[in-house]
Amino acid sequence: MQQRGDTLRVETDRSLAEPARTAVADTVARMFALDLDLAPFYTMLADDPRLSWARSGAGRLLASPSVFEDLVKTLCSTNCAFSATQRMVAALVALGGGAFPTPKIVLDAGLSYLTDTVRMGYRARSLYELATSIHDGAFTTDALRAAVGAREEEVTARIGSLRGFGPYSVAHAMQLLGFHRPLILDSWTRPTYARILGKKARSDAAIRRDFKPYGAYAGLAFWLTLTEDWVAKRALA
DNA sequence: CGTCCAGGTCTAC
DNA sequence: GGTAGACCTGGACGC
Repeated sequence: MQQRGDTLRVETDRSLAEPARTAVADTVARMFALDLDLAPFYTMLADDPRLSWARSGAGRLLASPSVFEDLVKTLCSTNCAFSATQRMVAALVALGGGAFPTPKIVLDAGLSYLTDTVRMGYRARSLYELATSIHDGAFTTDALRAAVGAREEEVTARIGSLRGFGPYSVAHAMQLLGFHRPLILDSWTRPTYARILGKKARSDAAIRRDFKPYGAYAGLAFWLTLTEDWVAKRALA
């Protein structure tokens, strides 16, 4: 994939016929949240001293090809160093033969594969239960997207009911599903935000208060505040 | 070598 | 409703 001006080009290693062609285009569009209209958010930022820079097009969080993949990656980011997250995800991709495994592939591999080979520790049970729920139809993933009209309250409850998904994981997953209100509060975002403010620490309640004015975009505003320097570096590159 | 803990969550009080 | 303790793993760190 590469950007050329205001278009995104997708190249595949072999030519695709319909309906695969459309499927790839749809998937990529979802990954980049191309259907997301951020105009209301940008309007909100017009005179914002800290975030007006974002109006030039920031705020589209890169998602995975599937909701399942986003949920699993989120699960793999809990209570461990980022290097461990990368290692677990790489091991899952190996299971998938170079692509992220489907729920069925995970189930066929079995719980012991997840603990002994992927070395996911106690997270293995959460992944196994998620794969089971999706595979048997108890949990439908695509209906969770904001873009298809899902309701925020309901999606929050659905994801929160999954084993291994607490406040952090739910907020993280919600952002990727197109719900930008919840704040991702974890051991990286908390101290990073405090540092930006020039403080030693700031309570979760205070952080929520700080971003309350952004309403439905509070979580996105929080994330952009934390990652402004990432964007600046890329723009210079 | 042992301890601590990282982009948390669950359970049992 | 709020809060210790346990939980897999593997780097980082102190000794």
